[in-house]
Amino acid sequence: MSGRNTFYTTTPIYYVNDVPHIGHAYATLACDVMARFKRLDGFDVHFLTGTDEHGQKVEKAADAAGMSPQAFTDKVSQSFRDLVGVMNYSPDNFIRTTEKRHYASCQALWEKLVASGDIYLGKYAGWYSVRDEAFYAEDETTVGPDGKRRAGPVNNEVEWVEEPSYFFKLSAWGDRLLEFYEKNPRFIAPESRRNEVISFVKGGLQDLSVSRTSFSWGIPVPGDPKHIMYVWLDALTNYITECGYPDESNPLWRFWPADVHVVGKDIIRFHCVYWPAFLMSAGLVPPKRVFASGWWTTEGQKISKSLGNAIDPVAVTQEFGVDPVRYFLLREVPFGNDGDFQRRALIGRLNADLANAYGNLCQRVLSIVAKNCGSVVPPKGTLTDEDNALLGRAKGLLAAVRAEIDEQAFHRALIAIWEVIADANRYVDAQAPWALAKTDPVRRDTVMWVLAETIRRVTLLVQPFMPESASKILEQLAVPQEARAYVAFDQELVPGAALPKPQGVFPRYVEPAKAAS
RNA sequence: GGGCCCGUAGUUCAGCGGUUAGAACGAGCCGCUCAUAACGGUUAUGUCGCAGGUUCGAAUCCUGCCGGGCCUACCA
Repeated sequence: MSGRNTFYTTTPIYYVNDVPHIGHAYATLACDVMARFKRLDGFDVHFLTGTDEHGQKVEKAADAAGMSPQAFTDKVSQSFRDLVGVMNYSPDNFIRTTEKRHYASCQALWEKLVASGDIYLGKYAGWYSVRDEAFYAEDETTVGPDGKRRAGPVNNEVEWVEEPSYFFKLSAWGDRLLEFYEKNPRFIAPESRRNEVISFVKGGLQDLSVSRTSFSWGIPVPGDPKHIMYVWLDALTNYITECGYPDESNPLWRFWPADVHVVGKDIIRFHCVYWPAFLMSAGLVPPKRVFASGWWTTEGQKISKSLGNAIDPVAVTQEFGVDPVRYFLLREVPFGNDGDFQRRALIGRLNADLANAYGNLCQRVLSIVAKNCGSVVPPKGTLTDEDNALLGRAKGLLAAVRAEIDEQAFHRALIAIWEVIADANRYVDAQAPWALAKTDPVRRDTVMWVLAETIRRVTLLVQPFMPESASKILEQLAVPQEARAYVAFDQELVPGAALPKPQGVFPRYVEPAKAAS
């Protein structure tokens, strides 16, 4: 294989009972930025996203739609696949849990768990609400004056249900999990999630029911096909299915263990408790890190179906452009926190950070070069302390951004880049190249070279966040495709290279005039 | 009930024991004119949720209270 370092990142696989909204877009975006950064940084990268297509809910939704489950999931899965294009993601593959190879992988994993003695046949019993399709613990139920037992958000009637089920001996894994967390402090991020998971495990683990007989849309248990595997066992396994499991000679197996699973904060437990337990039981290494992203609200309100206030990625990107939306999502909120999607804040970021600070910097520099330096990279003369100060900060950016990306601190990476952009704008004013044009054109050329070179470095680092816009700017600097990876970070602009006519990349957003009514 | 986060300028946040509490955006004023009415400089605003305590010294540590959010397992 390649001798390069590998980097494997995954999104949650999205459950096909929902249409994609900004929350889905967000988790995948984080992975996309990491994947793009690591590719540019010379890593052998694999970036996986996909859909989770089994389970009772899907079976019922398909039935209600008068479709076969397969036809139904084909349809809904496509809307998530379309999001890849809408948001300009760069996954290496889009996995579906209905793929044949995934059945084989899950069944192989199951057999490993059996061989380890961690699976046994028992009986799953509990108070079940048909309306909610959920089991409730005894203390979650109440008996009303009519003698009927009820539970759940709308207090639906529950009945005692018993069904045979296979169990995973999770109860035996508590100490080993705690030891694993202890030895791998980076395994769960952010910190508060780590605390939650540890306290959950310390509270004692019960065995986990890992098969159902109440529906059939799923992966049959080997040797007992009446039983369908618990959807989470099925879903989590996608991450190793992709690497070829159980065939460890598959070339993609080099990517396991994954470097970062990005997940929503609601599914942290499945990824941080069940998943490492399954893997260790099967003799596999758990992933290196699970990062829980927060939730987005809309203009201060929770996203809810009844309010219909979910942000549609297609609509926002059409209105504001893909790159500004990508920038906003990662800059506005520290990754791991909850965020509020405010239209006003998005416009503020677009205008202040992109159009004014960065876009205008490129424009003012490139138009001087075009008008006064003959549309070529200007000659680099003797550098002053001011020149070296600015260039030095631009050079330092790669290491700084790399460190932030490795912590999934995307907002801090962007802050670091934008500090250099602000420095560059200050430098333009301090050097006043328009005045130098009359007094010292040689010095003016050097100033313009320093600026162009600074924009080159900044833009190389902007690439993972805003690929399309960065590419346009690099074209205007005549940086060839092969000089855009970080191995070429120190490959300075060569004076004399011809430059195309500059063009604005981030137009200001002006609220359209209200139509007369 | 138990546990974990959080509450700092209009807004988003940084600071997490030590000089007059910071940044960005937004607002005012000044400058510049290369540029996307962009850029730079500058000013202003805060009982650092409340009340106690520890300390020579607390936004920063401890306790209590108030307010917000999350976790507390088998729908995913």
